Amino acid sequence: MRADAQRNRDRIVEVAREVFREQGYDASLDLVAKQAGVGAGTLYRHFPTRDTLVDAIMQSWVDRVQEAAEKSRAHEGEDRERLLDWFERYVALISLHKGGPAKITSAMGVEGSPIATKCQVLKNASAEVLGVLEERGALRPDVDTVQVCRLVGGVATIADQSDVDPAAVHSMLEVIADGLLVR
Amino acid sequence: MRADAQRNRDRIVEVAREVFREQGYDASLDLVAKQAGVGAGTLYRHFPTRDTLVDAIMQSWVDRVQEAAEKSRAHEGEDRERLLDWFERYVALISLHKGGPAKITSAMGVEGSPIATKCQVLKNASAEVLGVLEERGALRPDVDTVQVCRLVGGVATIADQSDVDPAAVHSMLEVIADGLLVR
DNA sequence: TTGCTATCCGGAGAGTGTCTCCGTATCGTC
DNA sequence: GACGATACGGAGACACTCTCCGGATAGCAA
Repeated sequence: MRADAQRNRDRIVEVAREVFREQGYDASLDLVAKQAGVGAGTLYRHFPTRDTLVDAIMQSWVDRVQEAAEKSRAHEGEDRERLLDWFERYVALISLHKGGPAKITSAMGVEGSPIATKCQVLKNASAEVLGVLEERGALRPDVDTVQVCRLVGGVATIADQSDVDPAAVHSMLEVIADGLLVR
Repeated sequence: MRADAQRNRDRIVEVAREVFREQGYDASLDLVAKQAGVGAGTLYRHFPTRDTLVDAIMQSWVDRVQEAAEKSRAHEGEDRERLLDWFERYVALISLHKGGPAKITSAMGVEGSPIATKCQVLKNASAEVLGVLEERGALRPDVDTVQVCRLVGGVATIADQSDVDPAAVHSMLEVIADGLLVR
């Protein structure tokens, strides 16, 4: 890639991250192009669809996911608290941008999605945390990772779309945790 | 209201119901107007926003909700099956139109929403079903109706946005049910 | 440094959707 | 039949997406 092309690409991603954080994933792409000081054509050449741009933005986010899973695995305390800790982190991670929960959770388990790699990162992280609980025999036998991601993602989606009280979110996550753990 | 106005209004609702069923709630309103044989102005005069039109469409749907709740209350069997029966009906009811689950669940508990009346109908129906279980002491003490609607609505939203297997949906509803029932 | 070409840029503009405005038509009443 | 009140409709302003192509430029070779 030519140096100027790389420069423009980086600049677009940087601006888009800011604009999307402020206005959500539905923000005008022409606005992103304008703020980045490039023409619309340049933006669309680098990122043919909105999703490919979103994917590029999320690159740095992957590291955070790994880190969060690591912390949850190392979490001291009861199984229930450990699981809830991960759920909270999971919701926070996918809720960084408005519209994120819906976008990510919808793509979960759908192959060929432009953000499939990001979903995979989340699934793997979740599987790690769930794996620890499973080893300890704390989890019900038929628990599927994707399903858990969808359940928690569903809560995050609703919370994202209407402003739900954090305490209410926690309480919903508790219901899911209790439904997953052996009694 | 003048007779011709009433005629046009009815016609718009009728056409919109069909178009929305086929194309989802994002369908072009100008298309609806055209298919209804009226100008865009006429449509927007009767329904200033998309939501007010959606609200009008859902009028007949209210009856179905009442009926479904009645059936679930009369459901023979264990508490868990009774609850799951309602969850399944609930998901089906809000998933009649593409985009419905997100729209309805987002508005749940948000006052002033254009579809608040529809949410209330759903909440009341859910409260009735949950009330029966509560009387029997089958429910955990701190269960909130809106929260349950959000949890189940979250599952429906995800299922609606990516094509999730009905069996997987059922399984997620089981997790929620188990999280809500006393153990 | 100069010249050449593959590569990239920018923005005009077509296509589509939302929503408003206002001249015109129709209804319902007297 | 006449006359307000009410409703209609579609042109058009505005916003967003995405494409196309003439022009600019980077990077390389001599």
